Amino acid sequence: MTKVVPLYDSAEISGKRDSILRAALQLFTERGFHGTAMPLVAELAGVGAGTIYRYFESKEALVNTLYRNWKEFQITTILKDVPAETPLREQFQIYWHRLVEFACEFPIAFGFLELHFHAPYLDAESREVEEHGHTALIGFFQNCMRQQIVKESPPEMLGAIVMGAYVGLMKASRAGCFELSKEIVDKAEACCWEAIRR
Amino acid sequence: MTKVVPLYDSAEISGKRDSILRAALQLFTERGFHGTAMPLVAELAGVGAGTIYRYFESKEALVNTLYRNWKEFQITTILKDVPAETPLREQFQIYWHRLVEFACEFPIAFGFLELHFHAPYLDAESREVEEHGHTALIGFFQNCMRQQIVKESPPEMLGAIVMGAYVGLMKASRAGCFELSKEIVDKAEACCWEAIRR
DNA sequence: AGTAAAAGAATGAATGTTCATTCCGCTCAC
DNA sequence: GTGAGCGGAATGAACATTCATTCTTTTACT
Repeated sequence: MTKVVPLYDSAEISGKRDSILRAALQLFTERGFHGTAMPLVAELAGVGAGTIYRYFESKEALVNTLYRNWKEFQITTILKDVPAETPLREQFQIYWHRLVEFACEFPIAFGFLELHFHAPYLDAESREVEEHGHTALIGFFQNCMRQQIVKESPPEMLGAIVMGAYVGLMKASRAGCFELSKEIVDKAEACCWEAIRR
Repeated sequence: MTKVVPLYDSAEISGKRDSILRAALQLFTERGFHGTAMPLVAELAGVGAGTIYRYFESKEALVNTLYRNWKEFQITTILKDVPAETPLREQFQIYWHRLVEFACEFPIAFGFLELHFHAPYLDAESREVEEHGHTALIGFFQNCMRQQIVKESPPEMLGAIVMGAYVGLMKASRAGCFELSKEIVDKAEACCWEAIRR
């Protein structure tokens, strides 16, 4: 009466679900949600069109799964392992470099998250994840305010400026305007801090 | 043999073309290019579906016309009437306030230009207009560099940071994060200048 | 262990819908 | 009366999704 260990679990080993997610990430980023046909996703994933619907209820469910997965991954990647007692100026540096690293290591995911930010087909759960990231961001700048090391402004404004600059920088470098060398990244970090510091 | 003055020129007086452009601007901004059905544009414009094709060759032609018109208008609005001899610090202030004014006065057009920036269905002529704006931006920061009043960095990087911060700020305020009071706008301008000044 | 039956996964042609675009009859300014 | 301008039903293509079928893996039984 030996326990039967399944030799084949399609969801984990064959990787069809992952293929679909990978293909969808690329196509949604390149062509947008409405601009991407499901059979095209299937083709790029190397599966039948019907197979997608074994793993995802609908096109919307697919884009939401993708959004949640990557947004959650991004947030935890950025925030992990920074002790609360780290000086805030140093925290800013750490977060900045992690943001840049994320965009460089996962450029398509970065583009995807950017393109689908606040899209009307994102569901309540996706918005909640989005909200969570925003709360963390604002919290950080509130801490900075409390220590009086940044300008006296709404933390939302400081966050918008810094994150806007970050996104602008990543997009420009991806468009080929300049090389994202370590020097440039550090310089940009300094710019952003000087933008908000008291 | 009196010159016949047309009493009725549909393109100029009846305003159907303008209605279509207005409706398309709103819908493309809210729902994206592929997410917007032409009959819906017709309905919102208050014209028959076929009428759109009397004024625009195709959906793509419509979105490109819209993009070009607004981008050109934005660029000339921002750049007009600033004498070359104006101190660059002052020019920066002027351009900043005009950018903000544009986004406040034409929020939907601002969202449209943002959403369709670099979209794959923009044609060569639209890209040229885009390029023209970019050139002007980079030129300004090159001037700043020459006068050594900004950090020694690629002008593209400085431009990306400032424009990114601008877009981030406008989006955040539109999302309801804070009120875009004169005080906030001025403060943000100061932040951006301090980000790049030497 | 070997084999036949059952279960589960995958498929892609078929379905019904929605879309961009066309076309034809109607209206009205002249 | 007539022709330019218009509307909106008609058209064919493209889409998201379904489902009958095939193929693969697991189970049951000898």
